[in-house]
Amino acid sequence: MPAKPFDTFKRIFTLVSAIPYGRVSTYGQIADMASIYSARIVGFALASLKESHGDIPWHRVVNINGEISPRSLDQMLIQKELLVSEGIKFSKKGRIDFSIYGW
DNA sequence: GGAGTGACCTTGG
DNA sequence: GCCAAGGCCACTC
Repeated sequence: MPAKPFDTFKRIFTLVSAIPYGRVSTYGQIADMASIYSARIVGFALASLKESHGDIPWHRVVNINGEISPRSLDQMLIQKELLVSEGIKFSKKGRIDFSIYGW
């Protein structure tokens, strides 16, 4: 695939931006669609995401368990708040049902 | 150019 | 079903 490392982030951002409203995706799924070799890169890309990229719904990306990655407590709460505001319901254990909300 | 780091995934107990 | 450990690759310093 392209030798430009920057395209990796760009592809990730493009895919994340393509997630429909009220749907969620996983790091692994994003990584697979973006032809990334490791899901960690997706997490790293989102970690590098800045507030200036307000158009990117980073909160719609969760781990394979359907749960929010506890990068920081504040971000986790914000992410959950945003997902709930989009109509996404969490299970009793704080997980998202991918059979319903999966991309 | 090498070492450290990270918002993960998979496997085994 | 849950918890712990290893391995993966790209980015930053």
